[in-house]
Amino acid sequence: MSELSPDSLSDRLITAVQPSRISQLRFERGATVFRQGDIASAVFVIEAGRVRLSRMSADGVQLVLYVANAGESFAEASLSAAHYHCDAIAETDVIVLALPKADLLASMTSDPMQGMTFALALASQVRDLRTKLELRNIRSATERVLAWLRLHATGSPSHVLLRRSWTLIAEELGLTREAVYRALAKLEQQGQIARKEGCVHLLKR
Amino acid sequence: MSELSPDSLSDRLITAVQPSRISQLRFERGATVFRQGDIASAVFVIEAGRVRLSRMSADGVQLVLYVANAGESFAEASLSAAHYHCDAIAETDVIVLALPKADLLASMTSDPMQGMTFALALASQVRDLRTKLELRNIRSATERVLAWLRLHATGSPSHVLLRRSWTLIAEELGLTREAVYRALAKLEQQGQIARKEGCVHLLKR
DNA sequence: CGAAACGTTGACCGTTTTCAATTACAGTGG
DNA sequence: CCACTGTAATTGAAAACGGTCAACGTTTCG
Repeated sequence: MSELSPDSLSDRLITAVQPSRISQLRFERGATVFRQGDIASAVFVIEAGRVRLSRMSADGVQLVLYVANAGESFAEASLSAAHYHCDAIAETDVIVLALPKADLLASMTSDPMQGMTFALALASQVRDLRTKLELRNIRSATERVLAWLRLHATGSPSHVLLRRSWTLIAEELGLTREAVYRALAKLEQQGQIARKEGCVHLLKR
Repeated sequence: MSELSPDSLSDRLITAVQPSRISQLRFERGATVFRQGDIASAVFVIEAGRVRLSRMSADGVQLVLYVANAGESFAEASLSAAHYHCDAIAETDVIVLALPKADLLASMTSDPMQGMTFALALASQVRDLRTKLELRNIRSATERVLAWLRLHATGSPSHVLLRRSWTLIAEELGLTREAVYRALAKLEQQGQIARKEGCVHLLKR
């Protein structure tokens, strides 16, 4: 999860390029960051807002591939492609950093350590995504929320510090916020968790 | 999706190591591939069967982090860790390739091209996983199946060749196979798709 | 100080899951 | 060569669960 292992991927990307080569761009809601077919010239990191990546399907329907939030990077795969393979549209007003592809590639090839660091950050991203996907395999909302809590629990007695609103967490869990609140209420009532402002304690059974 | 862009990650891993250094291992169902805390000495690629990655949560419950299937790799993140952070248990009889961590790291640092290739394969894996995750955000079973079909459609007229059983596809979609069959029946009846043994055609509307 | 987002709970309805049953087919072993 | 077992493909019916809508108090923020 991006909280447990803070998304070091965007950090790795940023530190791999000279600050002077990074451009900060602003887009209004609905604006185009890039289009499918444009020359792939940069990898992006979102400082604020969200960007929707989508593609036209073979039968002419726009498919959402991913919605990237603040702190995340996108279009990493453009490093190995001449053109972008999807559209990137600002879903909200957004501030992004554009990291020139050429600089990233140069940095990776010139310094093997740099390439490896980048690869390791990606590997950790892969692990996180797989875990998020596995969470979604849990059908029951209550069980899903409980598993999420366990995944994020630290310390002894084990507890979770909430860094984001439940609304956002619900989104990550693939549930509505209502379902999450109900799950929390149920878990608390069953004595599996205890909540107090910004912190959830997991109770041993 | 691993079908659209065939999981080149495992291929990249395998070709990065001298064949003589790769060991093929067999485990029976239920056997342990490695345990949390064991010295991280290899990255694995599954030739057949499935392996469950799980971890003990802080409150003493075993959490499934990921279930890796044939063709997939796992424990890539062990490249950057001294010890494995989870248990790997064979869910079925399984054949895996163990790629020594030392060899992989050596290959990546000695040849910058190698490291970059690996990073790019990981980036593409990240893209695939994000797309799978995004699919799960579609609540309606019918819409989800349709989106999956569009995502995998190729050619003109656009169609999808089925490489796996619907049962397996249902699993990837996070639905029961029954729900998928019903979705397919509905789509066919609505005239959105046409099926004939092993191939689904997407009909323009 | 309003507007917008968050937190919370209740009720209802639609969808999916579950459970069950059936057909088809591939591989196995006697 | 044929029962026999296991998986895949379907479809139906009932039950459970989460989504949606509604309502309301609270907090946040420009």
